[in-house]
Amino acid sequence: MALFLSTYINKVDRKGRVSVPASFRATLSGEAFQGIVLFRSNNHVCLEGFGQSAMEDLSGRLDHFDLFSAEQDDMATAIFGEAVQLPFDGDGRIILPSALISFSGLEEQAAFVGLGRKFQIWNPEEFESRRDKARQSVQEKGLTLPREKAGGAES
Amino acid sequence: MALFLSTYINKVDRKGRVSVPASFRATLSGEAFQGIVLFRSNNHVCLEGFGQSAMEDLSGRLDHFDLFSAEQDDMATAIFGEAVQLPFDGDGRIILPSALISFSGLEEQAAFVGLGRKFQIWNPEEFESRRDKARQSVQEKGLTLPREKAGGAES
DNA sequence: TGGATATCTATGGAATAACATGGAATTTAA
DNA sequence: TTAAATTCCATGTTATTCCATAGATATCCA
Repeated sequence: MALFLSTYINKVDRKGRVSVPASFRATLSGEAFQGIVLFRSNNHVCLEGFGQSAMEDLSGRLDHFDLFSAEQDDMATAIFGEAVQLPFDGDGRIILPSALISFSGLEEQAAFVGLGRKFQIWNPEEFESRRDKARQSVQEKGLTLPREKAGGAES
Repeated sequence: MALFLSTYINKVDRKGRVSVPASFRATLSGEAFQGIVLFRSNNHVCLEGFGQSAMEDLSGRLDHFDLFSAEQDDMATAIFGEAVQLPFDGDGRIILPSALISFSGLEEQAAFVGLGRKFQIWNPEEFESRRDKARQSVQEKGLTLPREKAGGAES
């Protein structure tokens, strides 16, 4: 199981503790670092979550920018400068830093939204409207997935 | 056997359990993950089902988008955020989440409709009218199958 | 061909395990 | 010593596994 799928809503206690959905933990079970990496989304009022190794991929993508370019610098600052590494406790929970809680408008509950290679954490109510917009956008724009590769005889 | 074929009607018990038709399970027997992936159809009041590897195809295609682009985000939210991974129990059953049951109007029974690479799950009665319409449409429009590959991209 | 037997499937219920969650206890740092 | 953070434990709920049965299908042998 290598992908983050589906949406789970878990409770945030007053210490900021929250269980990471078991299936997400299963997705990360092969990782060296047992925990997640979180940072603030640049596009939404939510948090972006990755496994440790996915962060290394991200770093690899950034390398395609000129190392001293303004863009590279901005991206690196926005992503790595903000990122927080949160280990699982013995019961599969993490502790959300209060700065991230307030940024993303979390209160009693947190919605973990699987997006394949990454996931997001939302205030459940705000996520509902976000989800509706996403559905709408996909339909209206007629977004479809590009065909596999180019060379490709598709299966 | 690599395709989902034919239609089977099975019972949904009050826990939401339902047997996946044996022939569908046979189609999936080669998959690493023994189970199915389900999400809501965009076009009908039914559920769309795939094997795990089909989801990985999807994920691979999404990788062609910029990781933080609006399009990638919309599609990932609409597809992966909605998807549910359901493992077979020892007897080849899955448990349908109540949200999907109500979305697709399932009650006592579920119709598993094979559509080749994917399948759908319908309320049997609604499927009948759907099937009638599909037949009618094929007849009226004289729809035919395009040849394999041919320059012609289909929809 | 017919009948009997065995196998596979779907289904229901019950036992078991896993998960999320709250609070307390222990450790670490200031 | 106080505050904060981490670990540990207890609990209710949910999900998963196990077992039993009945019907259907396929197989085998006479």
